[in-house]
Amino acid sequence: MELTDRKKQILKVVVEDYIQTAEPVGSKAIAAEMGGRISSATIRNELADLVELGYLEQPHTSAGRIPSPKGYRLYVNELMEQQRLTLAETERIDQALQMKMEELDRVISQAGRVVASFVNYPTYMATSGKKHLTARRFDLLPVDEHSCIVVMMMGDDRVKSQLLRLQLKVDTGQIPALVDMLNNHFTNISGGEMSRRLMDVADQVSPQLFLLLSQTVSYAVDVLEEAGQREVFMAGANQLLKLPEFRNADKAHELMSFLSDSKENLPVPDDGPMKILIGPENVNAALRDTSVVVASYDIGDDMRGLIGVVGPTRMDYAAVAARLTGFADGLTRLFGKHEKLPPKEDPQT
Amino acid sequence: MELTDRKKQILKVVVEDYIQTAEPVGSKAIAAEMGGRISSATIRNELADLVELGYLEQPHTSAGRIPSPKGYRLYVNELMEQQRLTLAETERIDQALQMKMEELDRVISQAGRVVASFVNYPTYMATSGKKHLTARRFDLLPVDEHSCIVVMMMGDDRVKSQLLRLQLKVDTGQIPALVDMLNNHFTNISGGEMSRRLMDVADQVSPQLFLLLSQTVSYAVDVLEEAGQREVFMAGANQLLKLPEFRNADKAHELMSFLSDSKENLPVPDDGPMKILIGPENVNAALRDTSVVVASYDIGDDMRGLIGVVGPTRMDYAAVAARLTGFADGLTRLFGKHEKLPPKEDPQT
DNA sequence: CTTTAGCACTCCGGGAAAGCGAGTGCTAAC
DNA sequence: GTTAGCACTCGCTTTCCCGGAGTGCTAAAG
Repeated sequence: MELTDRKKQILKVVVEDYIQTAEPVGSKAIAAEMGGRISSATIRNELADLVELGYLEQPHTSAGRIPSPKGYRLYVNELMEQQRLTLAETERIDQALQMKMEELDRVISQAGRVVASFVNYPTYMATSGKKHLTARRFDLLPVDEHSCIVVMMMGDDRVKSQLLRLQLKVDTGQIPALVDMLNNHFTNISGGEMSRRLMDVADQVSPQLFLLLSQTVSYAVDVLEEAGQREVFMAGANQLLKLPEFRNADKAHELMSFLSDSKENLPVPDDGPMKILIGPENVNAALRDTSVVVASYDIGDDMRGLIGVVGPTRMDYAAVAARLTGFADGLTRLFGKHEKLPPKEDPQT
Repeated sequence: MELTDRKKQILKVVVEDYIQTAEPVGSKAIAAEMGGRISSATIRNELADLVELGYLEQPHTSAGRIPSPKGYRLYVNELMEQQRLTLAETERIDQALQMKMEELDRVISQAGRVVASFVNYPTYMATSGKKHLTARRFDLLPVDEHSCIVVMMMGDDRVKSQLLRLQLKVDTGQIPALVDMLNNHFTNISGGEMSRRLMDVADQVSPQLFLLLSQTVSYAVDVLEEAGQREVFMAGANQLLKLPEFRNADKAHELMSFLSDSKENLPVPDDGPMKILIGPENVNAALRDTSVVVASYDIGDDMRGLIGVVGPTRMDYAAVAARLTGFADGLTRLFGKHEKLPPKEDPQT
């Protein structure tokens, strides 16, 4: 059965009022909010229906109403007005994203902190995709007879490098051959495969070179493994303590511990750019009475990034959704730019 | 005036009892703790003296005593027994530090998380030293006509690299000359100086090369700036909520916000390997009724790392100090090893 | 001079009781 | 279908009371 327009209108008022005040909303307040055109008694009749239908709840007999998860769901799906960011806010977001940073991780964690400060809820960030990262190109740059720089370009165009200390002197003249071998036999394969091939070529080169080769390969394996790992960043968890629903230290502690520990079981938007999970819609027990708004954005190169905001079920969905979309778009743009152009053009300080 | 041995003994019992229970300790409990050899009445007389002298405080007339900051100070300086870690714990620490990680930042933040889980207090980690980082060597590796890898070795032997997308095609043959110029004119100078020199050489090279040069230099400037920045990591802030003194959400929020925001004003051990700051000894207002135990360790290459633990004034100084020292030593060893040897030797998976 | 037992007193913390007030559901009239 | 009126419910805050832990003081004993 469809709700009448007026019922929806009332539901909307209840949700929005409750989002702001965190207190049960009474019939009188609703009547006032709606312009005083209908009396509180009428509202009460409607409220009773809405409770009956499961969209609202009553903490106790003589209290106002609060939205149920079902009520929030209807609100989010139909009633919520898409909030537009003010120009000033859009600018602040763009400005916040004007980071000149090299490392993907840094950019992401920094962005997470900014988002958290914008929405005033705990925010997590992660990346997804990128199952099989491989090396695409190797170089070795001799430094002196005891050390050598290894440079590796990965499948996603990122370049990693490190100084290797050599246990044995290596004849510089042989380096190019070694680089050839690396590029011919150790590119575009998985880390495990690399280790295996290393064994195969063991007897084809001199011991000194083999040592250098194996150092290089194990560096590559480590880097690929580390780069493939998905890392999760958390920011703004302390925001929770400002909320009335988390003034109870135990509740706050429980959720915060979950948030700072869990690397895996945070919600991801399985499809579409944004997903809203309300209370019990969360599979994860620790999130059962919180809501999560999570958006994804394009990092380029088959990878997607993830921004999620965790809050009480009465969180300001419209505001959070708008800001999250703003950031997601901004980040997509940021990474798109990186993709096409060099990171910076301006040579002056 | 020196305290009698018995007074010190009593003070010690009060501190250690209070550290455990967070409740004012009464004369009777002290008498029992001390073996029942002296009566509670005697203890009461002594307690009155200790209050008089400022080592203890009385929350209200008819309550037990709690240590004052001065009392904790005496305890830490003279009374506290140096706690030895059990073999099992030492092993757990060593095991936790068996990380094969490339990035210094990662190692540090990971270590911070481990420390936090060991001591059950919020823990911060940072690095100090390293004021003027410079580039020591450049390389450019052509990839194709639109891109090129820049490799830079810094003063501390770290190597950074990135793929540059070129706006203009560059003649590969001219790259070596460019690398020479970089190595001759842009090494061992500050980032600001680099930008200035870039202007000087503007008319000595072709526009294409200059563009590449300026991209390289601005990459270098960014990296040096980012690398020189001291970054602070926080872990385990949620541990606070378990403590009775932070069950009040406002207090907890205040401290947690301070901890997660402040990058600069966290205590550092100005000399020696470890420093303990008790309550009001903290210059920073936000830390006035907390204590901080901070240790430093050697990263090598003029840099020092920092582990700090923040807790209530009644924190378990002996336990924290022992574990912190254990970790600091472990980290010094870890970095010492990295310094001398290649990061890994074992080529098998 | 120090230690100890005894005792009246203080004050915190918890629990019960009371009053307040916001809000409801119901009835009857419009 | 809507509204005014009204009795009623129930959580929250305040007040009050009481138990108990712990003190300070006094006076006696070592």
